[in-house]
Amino acid sequence: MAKSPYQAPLHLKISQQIQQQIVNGDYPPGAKLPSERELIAIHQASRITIRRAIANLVQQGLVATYQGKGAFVTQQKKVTYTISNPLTFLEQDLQSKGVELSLKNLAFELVTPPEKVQTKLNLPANNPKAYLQKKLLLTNNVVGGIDITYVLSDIGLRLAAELKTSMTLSVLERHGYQIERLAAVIECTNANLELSKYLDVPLGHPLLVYRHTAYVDDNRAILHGETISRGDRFCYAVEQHH
Amino acid sequence: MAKSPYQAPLHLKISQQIQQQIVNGDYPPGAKLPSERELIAIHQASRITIRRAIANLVQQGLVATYQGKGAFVTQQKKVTYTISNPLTFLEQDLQSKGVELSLKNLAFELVTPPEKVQTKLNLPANNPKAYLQKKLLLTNNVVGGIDITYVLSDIGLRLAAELKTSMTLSVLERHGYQIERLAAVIECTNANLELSKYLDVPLGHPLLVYRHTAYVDDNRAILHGETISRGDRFCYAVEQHH
DNA sequence: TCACTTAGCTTGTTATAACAAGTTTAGAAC
DNA sequence: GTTCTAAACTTGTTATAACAAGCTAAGTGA
Repeated sequence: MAKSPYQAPLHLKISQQIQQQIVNGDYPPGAKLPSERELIAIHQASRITIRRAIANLVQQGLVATYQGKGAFVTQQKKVTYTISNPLTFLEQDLQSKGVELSLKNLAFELVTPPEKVQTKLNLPANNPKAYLQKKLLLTNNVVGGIDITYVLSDIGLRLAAELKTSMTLSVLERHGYQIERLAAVIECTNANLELSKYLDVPLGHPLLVYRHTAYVDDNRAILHGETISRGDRFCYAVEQHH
Repeated sequence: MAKSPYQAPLHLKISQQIQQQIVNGDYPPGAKLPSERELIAIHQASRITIRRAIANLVQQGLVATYQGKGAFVTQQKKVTYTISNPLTFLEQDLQSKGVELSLKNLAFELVTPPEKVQTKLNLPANNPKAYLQKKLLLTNNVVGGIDITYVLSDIGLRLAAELKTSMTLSVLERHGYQIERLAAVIECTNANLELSKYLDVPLGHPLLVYRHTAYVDDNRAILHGETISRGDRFCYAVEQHH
């Protein structure tokens, strides 16, 4: 018996058709897509199928939906954070690009960090405490990321006030902590519930994680943290030489 | 009138409950979750709600589903690509970590590249041709990424055979093209239909993009390409110094 | 024993239906 | 005109239902 040919699911066909219209410019960035009701009429499909088609586009980052308002084509414009040698700080880097960076302190407290962080910071086993700070990063007054950093407790205590309003590394440098080396890993995750609330993105939204450890002169780690930013709004630039 | 308290949707409650069980180790990495039918019985919810709950977990990368088989807890283990100065190549870097890298050529043809690539490669306006190559990257015989590169046509023509079996930059170096500078941007996207098929991931899966341009001695660009890898399997390491 | 078929599991797709919860707008009341 | 209200839109949640498609294992027949 002849095998029936592969049939792409209807929701996929529809989402591809809409995607083509977006690419063609029928729906330019910022434009509103037809409402579900209209799409049902246009494509002669049930609501569940239309919703799935739109969900496909949302997952690809092409469209964002707002309850009560509609579905809108997203505009892609990413802020680049240049990872340079020698090291420059996020603030200066963004300022030179005309991006205004501001911070909002969410939490600042003395905690017992997770084991991995204890190891990286080489904390004493009998009293492994460090300051945990969470702050929102706003670029041009829009939430773009969150910074979660553990700092050695004596430093955190001394610089508490300033840490709440400035980027951590800059504050340390200003107070004489010469950062010799910054080891980092860039990876990609998906927003969990907590992050999706902070960053105002749907669950599962792609995020860029810049997980870094800062070392001073004698190879001593003084902080370890993660800068988690919206994958649709940020990227990192690097240069390699021979 | 008192506003009724916020009620999280049922699908969210259920997915969080399952997530907690995963974190607790009730379902270790690789384990199979209860089937939809069982989850319906457990949580007393309709199938559409259970499916949405599982979809939440899939979007967060915690779970993967397979038709006819079930839903399984994913295991996270990422291969790190170290971005180093001076430049080393992917092959050597991975080899030193005990990861076996192999390639599968998908396409190799002379094309007219998109305008952005034309500009980067400084192609002549009257005949803007370049070789487009697509190859799958397999780490330990598992598909991990895809490399899409445009090379200047004379180079592509001359090194065609070798380009199909080795990483592009290594081949160029072996044939005397000294890469002076490699400018790259790391960003995060979501799998579109084409990529989801190649990389065997669901639509919208997070991907890491390493978009790079290679320059030789006199600041002449000789290739521009993207290495797109599965965000759940790869990350990039960078170091910054003072 | 071995190969094949089939029944019964799994997830995937799609329809219909109803209500909840935000947003906008038109209209009524002042 | 201004303000409030309600209707009419929008997307979000959830239930029930049926069939498609992929996988597994039990069982049948040789």
